[in-house]
Amino acid sequence: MNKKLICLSDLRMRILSQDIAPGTGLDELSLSTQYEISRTPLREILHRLAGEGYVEIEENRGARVASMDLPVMRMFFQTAPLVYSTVARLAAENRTSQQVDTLKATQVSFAAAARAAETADAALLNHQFHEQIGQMALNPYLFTGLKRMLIDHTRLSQTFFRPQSEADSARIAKAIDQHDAMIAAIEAREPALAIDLTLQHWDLSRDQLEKYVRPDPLPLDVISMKDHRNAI
Amino acid sequence: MNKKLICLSDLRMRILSQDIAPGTGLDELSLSTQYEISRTPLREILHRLAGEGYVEIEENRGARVASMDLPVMRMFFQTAPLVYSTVARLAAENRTSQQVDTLKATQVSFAAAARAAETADAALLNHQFHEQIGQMALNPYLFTGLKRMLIDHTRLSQTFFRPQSEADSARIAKAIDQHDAMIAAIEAREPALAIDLTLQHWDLSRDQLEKYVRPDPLPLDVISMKDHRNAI
DNA sequence: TGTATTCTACATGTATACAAGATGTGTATC
DNA sequence: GATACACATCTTGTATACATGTAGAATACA
Repeated sequence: MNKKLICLSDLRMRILSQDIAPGTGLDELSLSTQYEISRTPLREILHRLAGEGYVEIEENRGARVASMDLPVMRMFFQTAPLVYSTVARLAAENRTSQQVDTLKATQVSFAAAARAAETADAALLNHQFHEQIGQMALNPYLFTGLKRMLIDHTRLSQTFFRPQSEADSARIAKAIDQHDAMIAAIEAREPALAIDLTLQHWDLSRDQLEKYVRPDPLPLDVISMKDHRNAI
Repeated sequence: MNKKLICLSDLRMRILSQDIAPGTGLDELSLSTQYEISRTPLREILHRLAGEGYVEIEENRGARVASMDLPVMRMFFQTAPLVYSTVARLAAENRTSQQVDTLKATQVSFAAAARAAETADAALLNHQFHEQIGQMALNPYLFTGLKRMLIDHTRLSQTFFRPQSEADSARIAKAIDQHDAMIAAIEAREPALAIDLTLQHWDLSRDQLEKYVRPDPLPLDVISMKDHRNAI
């Protein structure tokens, strides 16, 4: 694999995993030295990432990682069920058996990473899973929207695959099962079922996402926290 | 305006108006000399157009104008009502008064061009009209899909604005009226009405589009045609 | 001390020379 | 005569030098 493609996919990955935070400026010179390519191909990569919605480019002022502001987040939660379920429906209608095999392989990797609490890998493989369903839909108009949606979804879902309680682990196990059910529905060419399962899957992650956007407030009673943590 | 932006918007226009046909290869050298810029910025333009869905780039094999193959056309007709109406609904909910003013201005230009049968201008201004509604929706996920949809829609609709009969002229007049009604619904913040009008607007153009995709068969009776045309 | 203006340094934008890959043609061999 | 391989040519990809524009710092003036 050549350096240019490595750079492209690595930047995608770092943005999705929030290793590079939304709004971060991307310096052409340092990135080009970092990936050992010259500025010309790097700039083309940045333009491509801009086209895909990963970064935003401003004339004479460089590239920034796409921000996630409040109005957009509102639209994200409002639009996700529609896009996801419509894509799932089309995937069930149009999938090829080869695509189903690919999806199953991704699911195996995803389940392993998710169960092992390999947070970044799990989130990325989850991303890949849903993107592959998007490819099955064979609908370029919805697919581009879906891909943009998945960028934000994956960035928001970093906490989802980092279990910190029994309940979290249970949610992850449930998500894995839902993926399996979705594969079955798509393979069986059952659009209605695929839609239904997708909406359930969305409901599961939505609560967790909203928690990330609006986390629990810090405890007002600082003394009690001190008691618990430092055991004075 | 600098040469780079001229090149970018001119290529967009030429692709939309089918001045450059789908599938046409785009030679970097000839384009760069044509627009009096060097290959470096031209390549960035091509990458950008690829991101927007106007062209497709293949590694080491250059850029081609995005093709319009049959499976995609199927999806176009299947998806258009959903995307257009959802966007219209969100536009009615989220529009600012400034955006309404811009839309009205575009509509004035569009109506003039359409009535004067300035085909290319009318199609392009129609494109702009619907893209502006997309901007009002404030939904990046649907907006990218809409923009891709409009690329194909505008390319298909070249015949729509080239009236060849009284019926054609009547359709154009009706389309202009529908635009006005849509503006009113959006301005009045009436999402349900905006959806309804948008679906009517779609129905109007759909028949014409299908005619372009599947034109009337050539007359089997060559003799009769000869009689009528050459008046022997 | 605060503000405005200019200058400097750095980042982005462009052109050109060079490298590498792809395609088509010609020749040689079976 | 056909097929395969090699070579030539053309197109795309990359590196680098140079130009242009932006932002920040320093200085001068109020």
